[in-house]
Amino acid sequence: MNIVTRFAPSPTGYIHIGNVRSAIYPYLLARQNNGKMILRIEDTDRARYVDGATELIEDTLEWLGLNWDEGPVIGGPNSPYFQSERKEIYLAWAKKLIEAGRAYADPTPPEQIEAYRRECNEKKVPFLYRNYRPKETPEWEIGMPLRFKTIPKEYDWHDEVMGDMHTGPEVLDDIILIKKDGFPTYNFAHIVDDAEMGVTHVMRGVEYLSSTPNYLALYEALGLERPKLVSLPHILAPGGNKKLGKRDGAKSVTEYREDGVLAEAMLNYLACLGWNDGTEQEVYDKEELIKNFSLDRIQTSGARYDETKLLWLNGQWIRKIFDEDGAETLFARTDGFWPEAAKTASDEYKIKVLSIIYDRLKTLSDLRTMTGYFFEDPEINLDLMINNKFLKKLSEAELENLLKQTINKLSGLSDWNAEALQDALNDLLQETGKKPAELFSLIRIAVSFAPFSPALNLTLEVIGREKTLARLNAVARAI
RNA sequence: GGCUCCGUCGUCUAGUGGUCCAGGACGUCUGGUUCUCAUCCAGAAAAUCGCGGGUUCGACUCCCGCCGGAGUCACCA
Repeated sequence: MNIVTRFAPSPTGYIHIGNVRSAIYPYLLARQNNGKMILRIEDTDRARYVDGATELIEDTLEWLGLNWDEGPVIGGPNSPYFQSERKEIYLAWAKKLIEAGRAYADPTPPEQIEAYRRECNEKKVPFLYRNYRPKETPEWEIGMPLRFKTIPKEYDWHDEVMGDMHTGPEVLDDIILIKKDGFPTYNFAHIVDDAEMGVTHVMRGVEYLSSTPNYLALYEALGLERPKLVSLPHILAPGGNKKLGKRDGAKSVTEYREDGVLAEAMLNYLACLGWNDGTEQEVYDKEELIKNFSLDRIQTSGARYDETKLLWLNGQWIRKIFDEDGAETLFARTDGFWPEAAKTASDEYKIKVLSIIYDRLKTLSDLRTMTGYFFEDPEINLDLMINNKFLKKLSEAELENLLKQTINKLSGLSDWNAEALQDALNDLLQETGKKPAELFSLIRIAVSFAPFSPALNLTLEVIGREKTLARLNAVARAI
């Protein structure tokens, strides 16, 4: 079978992390089987439509590396890919239903339906419109809601994730096919589209599981073959057990991107939230995910979203890229994440900084807060020095003296490189009789005034002879 | 309330009747890597497998009941 999957979002805003997974899995399945993935925009709800949302969605997918084969901009044999532009298609299918006596115009005013519903609620009985089906119905025309005339019965089906399913007739109802405004409902439109577009695997969140019998009834009435149904469990909010949504502060993928999370890490994390291949591997690149993905290893229960692990994975990816692809490759990804002061610095210099600091990064934006002293002289803050746990025992005279000895030693250095610096530092340890904790802390703070820095010799090497000595002198004078 | 789904360390999970007094990862804690922070390495704590019954020589794994959580019952998707 030639596999065709689709991602069919509504353009109601950005895609948050709770949703992306329903794009990732269809993508993986399609790529694994040499199939196709379609992007379809479900914009039948005009009230919720948000301008620019489609572009935002496409942008997010592209960033994650989830390319699709057919869709709005690129087109394809099943064009158009906006549901709002496919009204005649739905109409044609609806007519078939009407002619077969399986759909009818609903003349009941909304207030009346609301009253029925209240009545049922009071009686604690489920509300089913079909129990109030009018005997006489007008001929349907645009401007009236069109309802499906269901035939209540039991349904059995297989969900690729949830397994064998069964429901009784009580879940079937006369669902609305076409709304008063002439647009189809999701319930109707997606069935028609999936069939027209040849979608073989319908992958979506579990929230659609309970309406599946109604879809099954529709496939039947339309004479359509059932696609494979794949229910994806929810991603749960960190705090409670509810599914993660924008109300829980679910961030958009774009926000993570701006915070310096790599697409690789995001894809890796999300793909493995609720899916695993049974091995103990944690870090997967896209190709590995495609290769190892399988529907039957998708989890049946919801998975809680854990940002800490995402960030850990991001650190892993930062190191992986640096170690495997080199400093330049990682550097190419750091654009926009450097501190203001780095603006005038050369790429060469920034790569040097990156090379000694990359293993401390959780996100790329850490660069902004962690590398300032490489690009501008730090503000002298003697408190930081005097209150340091190793330095507070030393008198100011001693500190000044140590600084001067350091300056002497370092200025006499013929080669300014990591090795020579380490030798000089070691000599200094001997000559002063100080512990590394004291001497090194002093120099490190004097040169950076930062809470932490890479190894001292590397830090000094990158900062350079001139600036190192100038900073040490400035501090010695300030004491 | 009806219907449906789900239930293993704090979290993500491995586990398809014996090799599991339950394994890995994140997080936490401890130690090591000449200062710091991080990486890396080593180690520790952490799950009476939701509860109760069965079936079986034997159950996290099969069956039943219960409890808990979630989803859904829109002219939203």
